[in-house]
Amino acid sequence: MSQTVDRALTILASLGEGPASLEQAAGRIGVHKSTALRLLRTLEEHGFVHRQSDHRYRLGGRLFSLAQQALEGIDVRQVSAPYLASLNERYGHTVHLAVLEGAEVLFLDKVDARYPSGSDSWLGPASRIGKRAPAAATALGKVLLADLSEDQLALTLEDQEFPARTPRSLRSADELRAELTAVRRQGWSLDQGEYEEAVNCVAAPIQGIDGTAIAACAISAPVRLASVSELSRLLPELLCTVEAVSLAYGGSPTPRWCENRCGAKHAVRASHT
Amino acid sequence: MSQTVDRALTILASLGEGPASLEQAAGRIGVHKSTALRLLRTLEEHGFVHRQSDHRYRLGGRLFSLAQQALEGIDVRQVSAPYLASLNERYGHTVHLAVLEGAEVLFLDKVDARYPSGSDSWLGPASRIGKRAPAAATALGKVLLADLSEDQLALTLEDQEFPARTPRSLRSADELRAELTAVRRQGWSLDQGEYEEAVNCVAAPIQGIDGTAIAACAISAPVRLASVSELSRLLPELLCTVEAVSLAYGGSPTPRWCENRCGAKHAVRASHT
DNA sequence: TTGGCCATTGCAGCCCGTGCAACGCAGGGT
DNA sequence: ACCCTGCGTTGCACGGGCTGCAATGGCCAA
Repeated sequence: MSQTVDRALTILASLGEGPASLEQAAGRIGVHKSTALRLLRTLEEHGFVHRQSDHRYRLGGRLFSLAQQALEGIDVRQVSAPYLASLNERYGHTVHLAVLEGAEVLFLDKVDARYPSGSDSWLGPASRIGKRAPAAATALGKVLLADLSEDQLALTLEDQEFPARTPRSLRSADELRAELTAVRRQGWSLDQGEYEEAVNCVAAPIQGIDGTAIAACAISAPVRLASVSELSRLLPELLCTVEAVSLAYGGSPTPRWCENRCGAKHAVRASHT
Repeated sequence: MSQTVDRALTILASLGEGPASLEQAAGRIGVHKSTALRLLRTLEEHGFVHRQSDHRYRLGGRLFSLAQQALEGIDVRQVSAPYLASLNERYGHTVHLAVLEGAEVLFLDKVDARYPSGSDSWLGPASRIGKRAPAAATALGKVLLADLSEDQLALTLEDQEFPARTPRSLRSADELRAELTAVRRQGWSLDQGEYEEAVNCVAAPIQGIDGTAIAACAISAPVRLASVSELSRLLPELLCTVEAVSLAYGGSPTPRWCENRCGAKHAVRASHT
């Protein structure tokens, strides 16, 4: 929309791939050196890029502080942190917290698996805090999409691709809609190697004051360590956790009374719409 | 330098303080609504801001991923991580890794104290990853400033204030220079409640291939738990650590190097000095 | 239905961003 | 010592695109 800002942001993104000299930076986005210079200077004034002693530009500290500030501002993250840690503590699997952003999920928090991280148990690079992933391909995404109205969903899925990341990936909006219907009914979602072939996930929504899903929580594990049915066995715990977070977030600051009721909690949940 | 980009970045920074409607955002930076709209749209296209369902803007996921990407790209962070963890393991105090950026230190990594975090042992909010702090007021900063040439130092300190954060803060460039002389002689620096009144630190430089300080490592502890002399007792350990990191960092750039020489040729690790 | 509020759009004016070309400077080759 | 190449930086004239006003549209509440 705004050419100048567009270029500045492009140059900023390009620096994410590594430091660059003025000429390189200009080349990467296809503008004249002097143009790139002025953009970089402006970015530098604001601390978004930093000029190192060899005159090359790299991303600056302002980026870190802004990102950090933003993360701190997301209170669902604060609230849920201890619950995620507790889930991780009990079963050792990786736990994720994510929100929906357009047609992608954005990972807000992560507690790494507690088993020794051999190459087989590594969940891939796709789950670092701040990373994003196509919503339709993940348990987290599906549970968040399931909460959208039909209108919102249509808008969100507009122009979306359904690439075959793995053989089990959903390949069309229709497949996704069918899946979402099931997710709505049961209140949680499953990912059987649809995103990373060797990784299974279960996810459930965290609900805000008005009952809409504001975030989602997932347990992920390599198929080698937990089959889908084994993972499903953790469902009651997961549902308890998201319920506790939802309550804690929704107003009542009551900390983990979850454990009292967890035993009684089963997979049956009222469909929320 | 560039008005449009300047405004866009200002608006971005202002969103760091919390979500805002179009009108609020425009008001914060003093431009017309339509102008703010176009800037925000451009930022949104790039994912730096995100529009939530109530039409308000908040910082977007791109910010997180860029920041994360940049953090991963800083290899001194990777290299030193295990050493920092080990230091923390042995004495329980908070350990920091930081670099110099202008007249500020930028915290790259942090291992939190292992003692129960009562209000007395909390180091304050000033040390999160990505946060910055005035270099002259911290042990980390002093040890990094001490490595600059007189010219660089003069340039860096230009227009710098020396606010009295605490009664022991350095109040002028002259005081700082005197301190730096001592730091240079001894090879490490001390912060006796100059930044946070109740916190002491010791810091030492991590040196790159050419012997210049590329980062610094510090041990911090509340005065209640460790007096300056107690902290000084950890100096040998700290110096050992930074030496080990320096060697690990400077000696062999990447461990993969020997396994795959052809590929490594392309991995640009030019000595730009 | 009306009115108010806010996001959004169209548009004319002119500011300011753009790219060219020239300059300064450092490094390396002869 | 010289030149020469490569890169960052500066000055400048042109016109593209940014700006702010005003009008429109959509939503909510009274």
